[in-house]
Amino acid sequence: MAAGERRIVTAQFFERDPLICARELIGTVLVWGSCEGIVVESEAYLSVNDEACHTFMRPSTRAFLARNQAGAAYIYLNYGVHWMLNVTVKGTDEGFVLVRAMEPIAGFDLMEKRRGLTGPRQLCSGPGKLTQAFAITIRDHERDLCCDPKHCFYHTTGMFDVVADERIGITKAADLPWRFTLRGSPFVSRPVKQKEGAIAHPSGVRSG
DNA sequence: TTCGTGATAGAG
DNA sequence: TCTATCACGAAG
Repeated sequence: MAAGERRIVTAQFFERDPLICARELIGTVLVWGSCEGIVVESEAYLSVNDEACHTFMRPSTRAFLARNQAGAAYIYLNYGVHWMLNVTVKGTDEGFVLVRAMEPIAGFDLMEKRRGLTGPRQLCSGPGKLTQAFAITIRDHERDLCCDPKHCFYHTTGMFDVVADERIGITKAADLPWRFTLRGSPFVSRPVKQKEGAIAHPSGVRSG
């Protein structure tokens, strides 16, 4: 990729397993109108054998997955307050990638205004925070995130050291290491849980 | 630590 | 209808 060139993350990217997509989404840039941020935290949810995934309990989510393509936005309201941004994944395994935190890189004034605070650290350091900063709502539900250059992910150059960790804020299947963060990033929603004696593998749970 | 908030689903 | 359950965030 030439310097300065921007390459959209295509639907093909999301036609792989959710774990792979979640890990490789770290380091991409989400562009949303005039706002941009580097994805530093994500989580994978599988449509089968994952009790924490909405498909486990919600027929409406199973219907959503059936009628939408890979790369479609799955957005819902949590706790009556916060919008959550997920990307539909359809590989051998199907599911979603939850975008949990970003390092903001453009549109600071707008984001600070929407969030009602100043300073970059807390603008997008959580799934509810980033949707507020980017003004992502239910209007964007089912949006194709792989075609509009103003509402998509972009690849970036460089290597990203990714840590696999347990998912946050769930009660079911909470032990699975399906949360991915950019190692050492101060923009994540919560610090990586360090298990005593554990050796974090830099490339996550799979080598692919 | 506690509490607001509303969509969704399942029970009665 | 009613109730439980949340992939959260801010205040205290």
